[in-house]
Amino acid sequence: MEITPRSLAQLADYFKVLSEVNRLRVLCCLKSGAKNVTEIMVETELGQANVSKHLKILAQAGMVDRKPEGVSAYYEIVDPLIFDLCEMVCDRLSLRLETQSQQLKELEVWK
Amino acid sequence: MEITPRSLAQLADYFKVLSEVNRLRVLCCLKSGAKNVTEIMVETELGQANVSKHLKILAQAGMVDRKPEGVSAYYEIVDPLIFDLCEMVCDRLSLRLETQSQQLKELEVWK
DNA sequence: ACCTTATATTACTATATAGTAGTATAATTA
DNA sequence: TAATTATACTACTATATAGTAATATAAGGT
Repeated sequence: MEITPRSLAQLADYFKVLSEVNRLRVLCCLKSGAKNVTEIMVETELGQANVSKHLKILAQAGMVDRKPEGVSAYYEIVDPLIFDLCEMVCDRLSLRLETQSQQLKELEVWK
Repeated sequence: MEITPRSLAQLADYFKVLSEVNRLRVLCCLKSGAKNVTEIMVETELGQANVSKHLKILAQAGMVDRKPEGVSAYYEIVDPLIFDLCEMVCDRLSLRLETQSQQLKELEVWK
């Protein structure tokens, strides 16, 4: 099947959502279960407006779900696939560092 | 293991590289094998400086490898994992659209 | 009704980056 | 060596977005 420009843009958008450290931190902090905005603020040490903004972006991307409860709003991960993705990438990154380290170790130039 | 701010930043950087449509197009165009800058320019219809810049970013991220050959430079995918990542995300995105479509179809409000 | 608490929104600033024109470098050929 | 071709680099503009202060909204409690 041909790759349409549109689907490529959606893919890029998805990755863009994951390309911000504080957004990843918010996701991480939801890994252990649903949390409200205040709890996320405390755990991430981010400002309220900032957390709210990141949550909106995550919700629009379909990564988290919003559940209002009384005066507060609880957010939770929709699909733990996200963490698999992160794990895959981290594995590769660490593998690459390991290889580099090995290559450095084997450099005989200085011996 | 604790997630360090540093490794989170590396993860974010990796996703950021994949968050640009034209960079994804360059990667796609290398899926079938190594290509030089001119070939990539033709296939992606991007300007030379632009292609060169994206290739540099991809190379720095360790996603592609640069092989100079005579007067031209061939680039190739280092690790096809990238395409697995893209496929996983695309699968989820299409699954979500399907679900939404189904929900719309089942809306009895108008019947 | 009023006050407090929790969250969302708006408007703004500062920064990052995609694209491009122009220039530089480096290999190849005449 | 001069001309050509392929690629990289630099400087610039335009746009996007992260963070924040201030404000708005909305639910509960007094």
